[in-house]
Amino acid sequence: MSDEHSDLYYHAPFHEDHYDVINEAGSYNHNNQKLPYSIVGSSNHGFDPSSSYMSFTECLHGSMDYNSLAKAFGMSPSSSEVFSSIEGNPKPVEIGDFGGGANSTENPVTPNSSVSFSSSEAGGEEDSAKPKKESPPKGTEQDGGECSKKEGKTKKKGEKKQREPRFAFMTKSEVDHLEDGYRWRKYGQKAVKNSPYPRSYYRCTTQKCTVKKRVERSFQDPSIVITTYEGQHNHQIPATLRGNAAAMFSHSMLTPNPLGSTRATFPQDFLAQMAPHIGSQLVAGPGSIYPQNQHPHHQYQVPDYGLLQDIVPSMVFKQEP
DNA sequence: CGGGTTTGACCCGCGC
DNA sequence: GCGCGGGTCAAACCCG
Repeated sequence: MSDEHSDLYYHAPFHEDHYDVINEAGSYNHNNQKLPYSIVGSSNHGFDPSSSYMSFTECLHGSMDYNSLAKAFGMSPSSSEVFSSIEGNPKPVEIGDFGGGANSTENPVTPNSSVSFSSSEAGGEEDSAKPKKESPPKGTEQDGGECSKKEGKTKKKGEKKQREPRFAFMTKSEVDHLEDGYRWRKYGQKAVKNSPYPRSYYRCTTQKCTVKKRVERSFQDPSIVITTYEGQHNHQIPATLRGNAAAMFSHSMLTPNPLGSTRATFPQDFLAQMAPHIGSQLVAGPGSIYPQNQHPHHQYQVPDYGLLQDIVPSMVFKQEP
């Protein structure tokens, strides 16, 4: 299974302050039960769904080449409204800005919003462009870090904390905190500017695992929840959640990366790892009784390639024999 | 009682 | 320098 998608690499020198954002429709938990939420999204760039939508499954199975992929993504060279605005923004959109101000023009993240991918790769070091800050010295995080915060001001100056890769996706959900198979501990909540909905901060409870995630609701479309994962789990899903496809998939995603730990992964891969229940859906075979684009709750919609290009202009899709 | 949540304080980078 | 906003900490609190 780990090879299920190995034939398709998504190699992209991510732009530092970007995240991977995936919109989809339909989400099921490990038991194939419909969850109270679904990843939503469809392109608003005008391509015909009936002919252009392609399931991630297909992509992952590598049964397509670059062109088909481009087609699937609804290749639109200049369709960059969403993200271009983000990039141009003096204040690069924080994930939290999705569905909001940035795109301004009322382009609420409704089922008609375009799927967007964006990500930030750690290697690049911190985003210099964005006003993000990485918790510096607070130490705690990395194992080893211990300095207790307050006095811990002793941060190593030059040492900039490396930014973990981030990945965000929007889901239509009634609940803010989606069940993704991992155990999270909430460590903070903050009000989001220009939004009546707060942003919650969670940390993986597994020791040594520094994965974090932020959850917030789009203020333009309250039914949309934006989840941002940061970092990658260095462990498997908690035992209680094992024994299911999601766990298996997750495991496969955790196998050593032959290309190095810094290899950019296909957003779906990341998603699969970050949110197994979703990821498993992305790689599940086309066994649904419903056509890919007709399943009432299981509709995959591919991101607009044009947006992708804006985000990761040099991304490369590599297919192996 | 252990583990998770709440919440105000604190820290820090950035823009003005 | 100051205020703003995002991110984190940790004491207090809650709950099974």
